[in-house]
Amino acid sequence: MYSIQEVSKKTGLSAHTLRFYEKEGLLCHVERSPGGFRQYTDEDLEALGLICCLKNTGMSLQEITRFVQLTHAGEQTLKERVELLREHRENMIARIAEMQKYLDKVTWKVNFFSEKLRAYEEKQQREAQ
Amino acid sequence: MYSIQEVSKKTGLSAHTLRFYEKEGLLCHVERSPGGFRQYTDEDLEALGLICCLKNTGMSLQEITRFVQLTHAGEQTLKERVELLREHRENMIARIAEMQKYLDKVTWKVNFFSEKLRAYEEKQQREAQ
DNA sequence: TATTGACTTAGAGTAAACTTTAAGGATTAA
DNA sequence: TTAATCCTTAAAGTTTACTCTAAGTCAATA
Repeated sequence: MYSIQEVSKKTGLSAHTLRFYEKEGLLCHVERSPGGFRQYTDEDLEALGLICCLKNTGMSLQEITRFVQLTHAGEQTLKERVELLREHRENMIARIAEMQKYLDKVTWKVNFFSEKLRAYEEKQQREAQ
Repeated sequence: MYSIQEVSKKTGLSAHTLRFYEKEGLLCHVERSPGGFRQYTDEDLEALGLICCLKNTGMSLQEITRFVQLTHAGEQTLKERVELLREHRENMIARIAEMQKYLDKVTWKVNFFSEKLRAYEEKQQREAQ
């Protein structure tokens, strides 16, 4: 059992954000202590892990909420969930490919400017003599 | 020479956004026709290509503006520009690695749910008989 | 017991990057 | 010439995902 602060540290999400996620239906059924404090389980942490994974790869909170709700709706939503994840996976692959393409461009630029810089510094050297 | 609409089509940025970028100092010195219409050159398109590359890999417009301003300031900013690009390149590499890690996780999830779905559908089949 | 830390609701504020609107006038291509 | 495109300024609106505040109460830890 983890307090909201512990979970905040583990996930990197603020306590505010954790409560916000719960209110929005991203994370459901968080247990409470007799006094009403949230007590997160390892399962909750796992769920949060998936939420962060989807979020950090470009899925909107709205879509994540949809996915979570489907999960709670039971087996008959398995097909839709698989489709949803598959599609997201395709997007991720496309995104990685795009990033790779951009990386090549930036690498080229870095080399280009580095060479220019080298030439410039050499010129400075000569002029200083 | 391209009109704002042509550039909009080529870059995928709206005419509004192109004017907005110009106002913000992201793209400077766009030529004008005698009547005052913007006339983009191939160089402008190239500059826009770099802007989109940086933007789509997570650089903020503010940082991009800074880079563009440095470029206009001449050779003595070469070092800073190289540093800026190098750092961005490191971020990109880290981001791609992170995405790859998340992709593994999502792939695992897809397979896991696919298997569950297969089992579920088999069960449905049996029950239908 | 004293001091943190947690709880609630409800709403306001923030940041980025656009996007839209409005109003009126000028230019360009067919 | 006429329809389509472009220009300007200035400001308001949009979206997402938080982030913060307030006010008052309650719980947990040393």
